[in-house]
Amino acid sequence: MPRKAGRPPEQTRRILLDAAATVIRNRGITATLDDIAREAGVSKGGLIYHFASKDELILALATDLLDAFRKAVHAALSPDDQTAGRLTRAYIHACLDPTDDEHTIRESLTLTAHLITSPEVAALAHDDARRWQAELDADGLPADLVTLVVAAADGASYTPIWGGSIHTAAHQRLKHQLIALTHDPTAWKLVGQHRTAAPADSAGTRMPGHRQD
Amino acid sequence: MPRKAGRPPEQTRRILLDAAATVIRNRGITATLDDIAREAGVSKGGLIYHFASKDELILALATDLLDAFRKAVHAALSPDDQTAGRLTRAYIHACLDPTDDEHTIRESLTLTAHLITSPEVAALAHDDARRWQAELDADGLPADLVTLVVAAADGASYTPIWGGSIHTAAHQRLKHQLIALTHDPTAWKLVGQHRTAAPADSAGTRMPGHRQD
DNA sequence: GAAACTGCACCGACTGGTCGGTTAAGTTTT
DNA sequence: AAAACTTAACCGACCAGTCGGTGCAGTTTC
Repeated sequence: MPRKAGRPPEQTRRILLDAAATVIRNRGITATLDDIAREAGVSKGGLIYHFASKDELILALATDLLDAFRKAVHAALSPDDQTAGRLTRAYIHACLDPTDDEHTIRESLTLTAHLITSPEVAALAHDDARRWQAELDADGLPADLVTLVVAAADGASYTPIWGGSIHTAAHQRLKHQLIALTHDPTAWKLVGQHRTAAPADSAGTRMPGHRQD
Repeated sequence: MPRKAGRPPEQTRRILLDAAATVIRNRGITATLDDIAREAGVSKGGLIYHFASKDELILALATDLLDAFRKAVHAALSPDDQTAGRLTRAYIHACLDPTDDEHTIRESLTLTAHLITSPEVAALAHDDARRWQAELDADGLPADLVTLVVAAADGASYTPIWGGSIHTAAHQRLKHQLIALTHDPTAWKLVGQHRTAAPADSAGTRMPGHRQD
């Protein structure tokens, strides 16, 4: 039964995590505990009270990031879409939907990049990736299609690192095209698979009930 | 009229850059100049003689990395392929071909990720990305196709970060499928584009003369 | 040809400052 | 009162960059 002094500890931890994210995305992983504490409006001692070490803070931050993305995907799940590939579509949206905070993607990417240094964090990321793999595999789409679509969504979401933006018309078109692919896998003629040829105009067959696109 | 004593400086710089890449991919961007110098078999003073500061070393390293990738792509250019999309295909190969050193991709990615911290390096990366954009745009393929294919190649090449591997059968299949797409853009029914429908069996129309796939 | 000289490449001890983490002394809430 | 929380001062380790110096290759002068 935790007592409270001033602010509830959960809230302080949240503030500290957000501050850490902000500072690290600006100053890199070499950002000081002092910097982070200052950004959070807390003393370094206070920070250490909540996160015993910098490593622990980083680990918590990584967990938080992975969690946030998972939540974003689930928030993007369209309730009235029950067809195969609905999770994949949500994944695409989470990767490529323009957010209100236009820096969010770039920030979390820079962060993620730095986080990989630590073995524990890397292990965390690997576990998370395996979980996505399993979940997306069970989404009812051809495996090779999922590989392509997810790779494209991932790759596109990284573009802010290279100075690009997700808000581009080109990227939004890419998003719609990827989603269209998940709705009609036959639009993509899989190489090296033995299938009867699909009618040429099947691309026009869009599924109803999915998000605004 | 430069005199020579000891080793030619170019060679030492090369050794130092390689050592820096090795150490940084293992210990992260926080790797010590001492660490790097030791790895190179050179004293710290010697290192500083060639690279005035750590930042300068990192910048040189980034330039080197970008250069190496560009060279890899040009090395992957098939000489007897003059059809549209040949640069894009080379790009795909550079991203997804298994190399002899199976760690190379993961290493350079970790490195790249760290490098983004520095503004100068970021500017370098952005310029490089713009250059790729321009070159790939002039490759004779539909713009949206290039966006998709390059995003997928990029995204797939990042998988080692998430604990995956490029050597997977799935990824090699993806590679072949991406290349097939560049050979026959009509295999991919572009969404939101007004085109006359292509014959359904056009997927079978493969161009001759391209690499073993 | 050999002594004197020049300058490049490199060395490693040292330093000034930085940063992760500790501690003792509070303050606030229950 | 006592747990929960916060703080400022402090410590010790570490590290980027400095600096005086060494050795060697080639040049000049005699």
